[in-house]
Amino acid sequence: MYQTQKAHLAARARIIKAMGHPSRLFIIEELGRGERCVFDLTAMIGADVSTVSKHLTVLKQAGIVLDDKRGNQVFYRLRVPCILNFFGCVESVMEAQRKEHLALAERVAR
Amino acid sequence: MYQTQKAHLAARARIIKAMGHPSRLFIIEELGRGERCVFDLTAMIGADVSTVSKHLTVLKQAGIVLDDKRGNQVFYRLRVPCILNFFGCVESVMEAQRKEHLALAERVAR
DNA sequence: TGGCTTTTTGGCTATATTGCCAAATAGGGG
DNA sequence: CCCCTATTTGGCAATATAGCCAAAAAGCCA
Repeated sequence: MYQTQKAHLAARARIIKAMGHPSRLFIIEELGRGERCVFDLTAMIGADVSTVSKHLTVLKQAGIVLDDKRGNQVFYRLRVPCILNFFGCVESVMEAQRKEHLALAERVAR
Repeated sequence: MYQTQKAHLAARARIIKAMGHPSRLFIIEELGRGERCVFDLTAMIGADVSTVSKHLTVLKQAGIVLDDKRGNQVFYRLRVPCILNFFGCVESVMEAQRKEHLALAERVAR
């Protein structure tokens, strides 16, 4: 039941896991607006360049982004733009949580 | 640029991270077919019950599943079924990778 | 109550991830 | 060639995650 799908699920998990970090989510969103070089992303995130570079490597190895070296800069872009739709659902989970907390708060208040 | 969104991105990341594990992906898909108790999920996955229980806790804390105790069993179900659509995009990343590997293989063959 | 089933919790080890610094690599332009 | 900028790599410490076992908790039923 699980064993037969395990390899496939592991492949999926690798991709999803690569998105499960605030900085990497930021990068994905930013690349949704167009390609960016490491230097610019680093400035926006405010972490060490090496850290951002490693985040980009994670996204690249997961197949989420592509890199393109031009001169002494490396530009990254999304490989599959639909990644962005992805977030609608995540938001609805967060929305459901907000509603529940509100409902709970009201119940406590009564 | 990033700092202002950081909390929101971290909240998103928590949810996505919770999905980034093969067993948890399996659970999500299985719950897409209907509610399941811990015991049944454990049988399907083939890990220790305590391990599966912990995976379910992760999903629950992320707001992805809800639990419902009936008798001495606990039934889990998806809180937001759209989670399943989610995977279409992940598949397209995998599809893009497959195509690229094929193209690469052809290039090498020539 | 005692025994059985189901689930969660605590504790432990092994492994993975994150982030920084320092150093290496690579490209461009005097 | 040397210097400057951009990026990656190596290494390290701190923290987080995953999985198992053993034990606790909770419900049912006789």
